[in-house]
Amino acid sequence: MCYDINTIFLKGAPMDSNDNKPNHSLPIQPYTTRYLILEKAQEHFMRDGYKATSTRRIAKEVGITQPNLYHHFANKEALYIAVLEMVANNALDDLKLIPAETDHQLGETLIKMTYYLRETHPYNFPVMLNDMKKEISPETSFALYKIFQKSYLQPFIDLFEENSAQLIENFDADLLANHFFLVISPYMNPDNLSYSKLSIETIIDFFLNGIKR
Amino acid sequence: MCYDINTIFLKGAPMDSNDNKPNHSLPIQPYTTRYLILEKAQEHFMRDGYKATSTRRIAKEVGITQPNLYHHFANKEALYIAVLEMVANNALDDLKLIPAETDHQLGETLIKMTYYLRETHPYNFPVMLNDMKKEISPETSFALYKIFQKSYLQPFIDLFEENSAQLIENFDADLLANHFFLVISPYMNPDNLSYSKLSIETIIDFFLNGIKR
DNA sequence: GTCTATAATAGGATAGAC
DNA sequence: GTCTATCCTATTATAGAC
Repeated sequence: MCYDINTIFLKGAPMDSNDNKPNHSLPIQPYTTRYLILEKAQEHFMRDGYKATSTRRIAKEVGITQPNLYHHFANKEALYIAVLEMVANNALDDLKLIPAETDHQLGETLIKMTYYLRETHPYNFPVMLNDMKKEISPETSFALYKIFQKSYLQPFIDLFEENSAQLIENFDADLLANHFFLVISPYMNPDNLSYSKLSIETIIDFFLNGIKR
Repeated sequence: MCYDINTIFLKGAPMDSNDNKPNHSLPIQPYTTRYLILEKAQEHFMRDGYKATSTRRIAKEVGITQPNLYHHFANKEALYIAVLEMVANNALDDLKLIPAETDHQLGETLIKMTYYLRETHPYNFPVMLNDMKKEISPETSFALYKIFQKSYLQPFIDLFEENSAQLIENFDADLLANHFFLVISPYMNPDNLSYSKLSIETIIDFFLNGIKR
């Protein structure tokens, strides 16, 4: 099972094994046009969603013409996929380090991981999840969701499994991590109506202990 | 404070006080073209969101021409507002009756209200919340959110207040209802990746009691 | 109230020169 | 690798006849 869809969708150089993130499929040289496009596309896609983001706008803000963008990426969808792989890989790299910082303490770790996401990935996750399913071609939709799952959910799955002794019996760590992510998603993005209505500490407390006294 | 924005945005007849829903601002005669447009628009807007829905498609499926739609509604945004008011009013009418059916028992009532929403309002709420904020003009965005809040959140706010004795101390019923709605939102819509991954009973149980044993 | 015709715009994508 | 020019399509919206 291989989720590296670069070879299908992305123009430009393939794997560079001399990269400092050898397991990742997207070695991006900083300050290249390709890199600048990816950065700007990330900003727009992750804030406004797939449909509301235009290639013209990205190109303009990067300082290139819109057709030039098509030299670096086959089409809009390929650019979206590249962005998602990039942010997912960044999330995975950082999230998996956090449990060790807190001795794998469940509550503390969840709070730290959630803060990390809100500070460094303040994306529109509810819309992003919708895009992956509804705006991307079905053939790549599944692969994209797998990438997302591996990067954003796996660290939480691992944490729940490590702390299974404290949790309800017969739980499924996958379902629990998925649920947790859905619960925090609307609170990650500054544009969302719910942002900062509850503190991260409160959200985690509700998640772990419920709202009953 | 008045959130009835029909008079500003909607063409056609104003209030008809001989309606069986006298408090509502939108008396809709069934089987009129206006009604058929609203029904079809609801289906598309609430499943695909504002941007992904086209007036052409709605008109075609209703069996009229696209310009004809502009006889009944001033523009796409006015149609969206009318749809949202309609579904919100329906939700309010039905949701507020449910607590009495279960003697205002907290857990039972939450389960029934959530089942009601998933069965009769299987909408794409995460996208709908995003649309209200990002795709609608700022002037009406706030009013729309107020309508949404009054219809979808108030029944939950009332329920939490009635059951405050069972709940954590110093809680804010508004915040709690808002949080509850965000938690169930991704599970209401059949297209969402999370749909039916957890049963409604489990979601409510997690919400009330947490996931710790 | 519904239609035809059409404007006006914006968006994704390609061809080909340099 | 970047540009200009351009195509094609989809979309919202308007004008005006019936």
